[in-house]
Amino acid sequence: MEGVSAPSGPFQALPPQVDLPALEHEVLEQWATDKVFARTLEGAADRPQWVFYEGPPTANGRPGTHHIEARAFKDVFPRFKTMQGYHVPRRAGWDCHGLPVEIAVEQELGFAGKPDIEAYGIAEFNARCRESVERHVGAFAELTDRMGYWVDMSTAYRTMDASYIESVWWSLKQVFDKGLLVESHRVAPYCPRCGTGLSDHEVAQGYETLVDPSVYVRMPVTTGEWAGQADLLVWTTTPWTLPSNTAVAVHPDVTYVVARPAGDDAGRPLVVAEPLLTAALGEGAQVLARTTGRDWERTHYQRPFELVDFPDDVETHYVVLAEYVTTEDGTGLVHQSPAFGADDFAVGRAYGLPVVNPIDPTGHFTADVPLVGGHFFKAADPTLVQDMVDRGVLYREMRYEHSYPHCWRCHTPLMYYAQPSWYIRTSEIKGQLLAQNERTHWYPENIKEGRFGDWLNNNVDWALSRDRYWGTPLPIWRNDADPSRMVVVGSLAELSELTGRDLSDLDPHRPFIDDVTFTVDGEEGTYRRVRQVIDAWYDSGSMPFAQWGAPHRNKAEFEAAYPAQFIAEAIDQTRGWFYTLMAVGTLVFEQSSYENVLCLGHILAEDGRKMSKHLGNILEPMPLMDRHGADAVRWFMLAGGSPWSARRVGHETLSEVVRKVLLTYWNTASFFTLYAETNGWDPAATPAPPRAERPLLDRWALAELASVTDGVTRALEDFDTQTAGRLIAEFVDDLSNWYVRRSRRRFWDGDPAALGTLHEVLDGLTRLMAPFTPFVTERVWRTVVAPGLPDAVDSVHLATWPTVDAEARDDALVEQMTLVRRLVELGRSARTSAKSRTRQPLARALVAAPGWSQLPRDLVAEVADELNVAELTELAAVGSSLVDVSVKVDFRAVGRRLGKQVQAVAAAVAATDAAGLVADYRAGTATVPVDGTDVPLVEGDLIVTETPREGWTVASAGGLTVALDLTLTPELERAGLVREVVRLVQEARKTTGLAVSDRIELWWTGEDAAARALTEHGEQVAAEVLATSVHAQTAGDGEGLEGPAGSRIWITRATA
RNA sequence: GGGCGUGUAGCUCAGGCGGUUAGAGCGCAUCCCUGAUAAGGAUGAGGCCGGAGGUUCAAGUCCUCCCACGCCCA
Repeated sequence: MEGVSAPSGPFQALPPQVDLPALEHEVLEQWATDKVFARTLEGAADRPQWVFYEGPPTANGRPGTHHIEARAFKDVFPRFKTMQGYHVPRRAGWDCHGLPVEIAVEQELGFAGKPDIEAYGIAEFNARCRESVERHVGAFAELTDRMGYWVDMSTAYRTMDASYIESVWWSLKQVFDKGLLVESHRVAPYCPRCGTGLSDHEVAQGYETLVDPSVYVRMPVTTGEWAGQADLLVWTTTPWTLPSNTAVAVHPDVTYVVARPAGDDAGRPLVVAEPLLTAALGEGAQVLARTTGRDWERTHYQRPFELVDFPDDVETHYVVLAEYVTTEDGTGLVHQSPAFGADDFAVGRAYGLPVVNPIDPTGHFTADVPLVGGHFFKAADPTLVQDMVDRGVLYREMRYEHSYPHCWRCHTPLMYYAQPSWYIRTSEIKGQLLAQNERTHWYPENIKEGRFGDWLNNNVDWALSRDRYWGTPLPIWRNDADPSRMVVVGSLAELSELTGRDLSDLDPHRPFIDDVTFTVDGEEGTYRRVRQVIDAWYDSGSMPFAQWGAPHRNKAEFEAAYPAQFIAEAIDQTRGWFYTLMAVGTLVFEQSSYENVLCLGHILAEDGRKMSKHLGNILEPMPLMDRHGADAVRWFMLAGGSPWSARRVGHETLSEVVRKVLLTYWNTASFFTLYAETNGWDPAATPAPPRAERPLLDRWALAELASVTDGVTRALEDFDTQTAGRLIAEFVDDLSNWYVRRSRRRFWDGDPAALGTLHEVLDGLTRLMAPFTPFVTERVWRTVVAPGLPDAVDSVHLATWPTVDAEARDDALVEQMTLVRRLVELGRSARTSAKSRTRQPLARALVAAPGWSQLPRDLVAEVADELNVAELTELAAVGSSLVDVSVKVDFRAVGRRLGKQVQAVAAAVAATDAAGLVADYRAGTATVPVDGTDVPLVEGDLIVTETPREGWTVASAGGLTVALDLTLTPELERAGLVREVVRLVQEARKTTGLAVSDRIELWWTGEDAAARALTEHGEQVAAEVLATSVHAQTAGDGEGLEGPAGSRIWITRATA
């Protein structure tokens, strides 16, 4: 463009080519320099607050592409709400504690378990954990910044900070004071060799196939109707748990039978579930009685082994009811040993059964147990089985192959083992949780009653404590002389008071906190902290207050920002953060912490599987953004498919986003600036005329913008980025491929109506897109939108959300344009089927379409011009004798009105003469005979398709018809020739690198039709191609271009 | 084993309240248009809408069962 002198306006041309990732880095620098994010917050400080909580990512391991998903949603709505005029503070947070961090550090240090950690030193170990967290936080911060997620990381909360821990302590004290924090036993997977419990995650890694004995044991009934006359038949694959058998569970609603196996007339009959009768006792068993499980409750039996002492003061060894009992395998009677099974434990607790455990923490039976004392637990199986055989209590023994959890480190089979543990009795507040859930808006809705509702309905107490190191220490101090005396500490200040020394600067982590002890006047003994730390999920569930250090600090700020209007995470958080956030809020404040929650599906690799190192299908997030741009990745996450479905991400999909959405948008903006600059357009000096005076096409673009603005706003209010994105993408396409294409000439001419309209539309569109694609819209705002606005803010993210321009909205016009575009499609289709090039002008076309007669002349002209046809005539005007009519019913309309009669009406319509019926139909008097009565047809009941009889090329669809007259006159042929020459010259201009405004000289040679055409239309050609002079029948320099009909063309740039 | 979700063209995905020729984009083939475009348009090949029953005048859509995959829980 250099060297072209043009009138100067405020716009500078944007290049049509753009490197989006490079642009994004420039924009990032600009944001940093101009402190744009901070200004969006400062400027809104006095506005109504819209509260968003950032769920802290666990800072162990590097961030993956799936982290972009949740972070895109966490960004788009705050941006939207900010533009709408809310104050949306956004504070980042990091989840720092927990077993994953410990395991990562253990692996770094090559540790094999807790003894290694203890030997290394807890202080040193925790220091390594802290260091690991800080390292990983850096990687997350980098990702956050690069993707344009605006969240304040300078004030990020960290769950390992002392102020955070103090808030968590405070909340636990509230829970304790309500009597909901209690110590109890917990049955958990446990490795007897390593002496440590395993997390679920660890257990999942260690399943191995194992062959266990499968034994059916007789337990004689000792009370009730069948006392001494029947045996319970109990199945188990863990004989080693039988010495501690405490009860037998049956399902309350299953039918149980007392039956005698075929051919066994002497032995006592057996009790089994009816559905398992054949499986357990074989064919032909004789059924003596039949009753439901409920009726067996509290029937006592004789236990299989007398090796272990049970307390005398509680009843044991009777039948209990349990819903979890199935009739899939075994006998439908399940042996209960509360020390070794989570279900057993829960059932036992409901019945007040004791937890009897003859096995020590190393996995061996204690020495005082007869028969198997000192045996490793599984090694005791054969001895126990043989003993039962000898005593005749074993009904049957088989081998059973199944997958069983093993320690992933040492491959020892795990025990489910009761360990003392601290619980929050969330089951006590189940009703409150359900009520809070009822008030919560879930997106998608089905989570509320489905996955999450089920989880709440089956709520079990929260096992809060962990026998680990790197976590928030459980703030319970217990008197070593009287363990029933406990003090729960709510802050370091309280602890200082209790100990009488200033502990305000103490690191509240282990091991330092473990050394803090105190005494209470008048009491014996010393208060020492219990050794456990707490579940890291409780940390994150406390973030609404703990991020402020509340209530010790910032109490007012916390209260003003509780609860949140909005949170968003992936679906795996249903039982994670979504639950803990609601549970902690309800426990402490009797109110859930959030009102709206968006629950996202997972991001999968291109092959539809989870991304994993093992499969080698990982897409690293940073390289992905540097290849396609963060805007493209964000757009995909927000608008590429349903947010709550699992979605596949890949390079193809992303480059499609770039081409279809981002570059189309960019090019429209670039096109605008090209002609705004070339023509020196200045809206202040030459504003667009009032809307009513602008061409229909301009008014259409503005009407579409109004309608899209309305739709996008509504969709985002409903947290529906997919619909919003679809509306935007369609509008971008319409704008580029219809409005701009149809308006090109007016832009070349610098028409202020066209330039003004496009500027207005780009303004609105850029604001609508800003929350989705903050980078490219920022650049367009600064270089395309702002220069044309008086007093424009310097960032689109400081701009206001567009309101719907009610005056511009024109749904009738939108509808008419839709008709125009459909007719154009049909015309093109007809052209193609006749192999008639659009470049060849035709004399006329016929059109049949509902609403055609009301179409404004300007829009008719659009169709004619687009199809390159001189004249368009309504088909009806040709005369019905030349037209075929076909007709069918609109099932939707008729079906809704007449129900099942619709089929008969359709048949009757088909049987009636179409031409006559259509004439009556248009006069409003049409009826068809159905079952002897005449059924009237009203407007909208029929789809009428009219086609000319012959001599035309026709395309029709959906009641619309376009027919082309292909007759070519010499005049039309010459007009076609001229179009051909113009196109050739334009092509040549482009390929030789001429600027759009460069003038040229043109030479041509040709004979006959070509000569005549170029002579006749010389001026038109010159005007089209910006030729200052045309040298007819004169060869230029060189080869020139081969034109149509034997002509030849030469061009050179005109010297000014 | 249970709960929830998903299954539509080779690929990625749309398909308010059920309405009779199931759509779009990518990719492929042929052609067209083009002085913003990495674009646009037309035609074609490519679909038992996971399978089987059922409800209905009418089912991709509603119901039941089954299959596959995913997530969560056992």
